[in-house]
Amino acid sequence: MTAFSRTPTADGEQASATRTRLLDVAEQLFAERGIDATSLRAITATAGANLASVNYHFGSKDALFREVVARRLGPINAERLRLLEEAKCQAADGNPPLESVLSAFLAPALHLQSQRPQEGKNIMNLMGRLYSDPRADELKKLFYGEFKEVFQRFTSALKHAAPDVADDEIIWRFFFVVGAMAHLMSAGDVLNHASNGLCDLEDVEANIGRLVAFSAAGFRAPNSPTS
Amino acid sequence: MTAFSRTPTADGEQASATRTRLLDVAEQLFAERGIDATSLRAITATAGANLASVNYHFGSKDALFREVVARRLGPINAERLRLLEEAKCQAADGNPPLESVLSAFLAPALHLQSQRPQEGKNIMNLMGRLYSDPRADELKKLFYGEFKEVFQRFTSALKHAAPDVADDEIIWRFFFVVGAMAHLMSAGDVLNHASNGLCDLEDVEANIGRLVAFSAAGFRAPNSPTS
DNA sequence: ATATATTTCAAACATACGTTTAAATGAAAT
DNA sequence: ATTTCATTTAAACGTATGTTTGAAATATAT
Repeated sequence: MTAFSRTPTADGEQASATRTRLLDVAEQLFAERGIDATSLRAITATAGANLASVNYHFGSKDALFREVVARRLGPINAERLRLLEEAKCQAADGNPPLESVLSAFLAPALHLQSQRPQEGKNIMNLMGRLYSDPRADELKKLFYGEFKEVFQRFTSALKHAAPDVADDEIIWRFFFVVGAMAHLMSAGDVLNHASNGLCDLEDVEANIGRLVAFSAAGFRAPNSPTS
Repeated sequence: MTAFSRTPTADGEQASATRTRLLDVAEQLFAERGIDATSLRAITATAGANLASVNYHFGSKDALFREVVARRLGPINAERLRLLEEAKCQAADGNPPLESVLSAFLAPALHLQSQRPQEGKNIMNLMGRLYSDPRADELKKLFYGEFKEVFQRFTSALKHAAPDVADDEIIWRFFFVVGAMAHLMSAGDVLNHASNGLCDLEDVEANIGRLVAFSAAGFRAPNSPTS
């Protein structure tokens, strides 16, 4: 055990300095250029580490990528569940309104942007892209494994918040909200261009408010006749 | 001119048999595995063509990809504009309701799925991913060049259909709709898994109806206080 | 101080890729 | 039949990639 050269991590593992540096750099480059377009040589050079360091610390490029994702995904989903519980406590009957439920889901992901000026956007972009990435099954497992509990808990809360909406329609609409969120995360910058600067992305809280208002109204739509 | 061995195309160019075969196969493999993960060798082998055929007919892999995209994008956007005009004619004052405008935008893209059983889904998946693909600028130009007129015309129609919504809010909400659509296109299959089969993706018209109803209700939300 | 892990390093490896080339093949026109 | 042009083919080229290796360096523990 090298107890002093390594710093503890959430899951009890240890992380050396170069290890976390590799994670940081890889995250940034994956986000900017895409995963395939980012070589290990680019990562290690930027991180000031040796080419072999990635394989030493992570085993493979793919494993590095999975760890990059997992490092962000866990905390976001944990925060989502925490905020949902918080909203339940504040609600009189334990059933928070649609806006609170949706905000608990959306805010933790969209707050990625505000953590750091430019890097945050890139990270958010990367996470948003995961939803439609045709990558190996192992990533999908990781992604949806982490997501499963969140999905079930929020689906349940949404049902209580919108009791008139049919069960399958709840899931459909939740899916639409996730899509709008992922799009905002991964392609939000084009909104700035397309609107000639009219739409400002800097005010994260305002963005969340807009998406919450839009989504809540969508959830309150009457059931479509076919369902 | 080899007038008989080539069949005419919309833009006046000619297309040999292997050329279109390469386009079809490339589209399918790009969609299934991702663009970088699809080699020219895989494409040409599946198409029963020689490895050099892609560079002969298209010049490069990148040019092939651009042509794969352009071949689908043009007709979809043309159909969007056509349906919008049709809706305007049917409206009494030339201002069709939100539902008609949104349906004109969403239906042509989502109908990709119904053209062919499995391939349609893959193509839709590929198109949905374009929005957040960090690929070369040339692709972005192509994509948003084709999209520009559609964006402006639909933004205008949405303003008339939702006169109480602020100008920037119109664009924001249009953006959310695009996100929900792209997500449905690129990740719709996970909806089937997540809902344990409760949500059925086969009925395309029903899917369009659901997304239109959700989006229209979202558009009718009151302006958020910050805007 | 010595021994023992852990980490770093330069170099090489094997491979898969997009692209190019020049000859062979085929069809259309003269 | 001969020429002309478009297409196909097999082979090779150059390069960038992820990974492995074994030695050097560094830190930790006895």
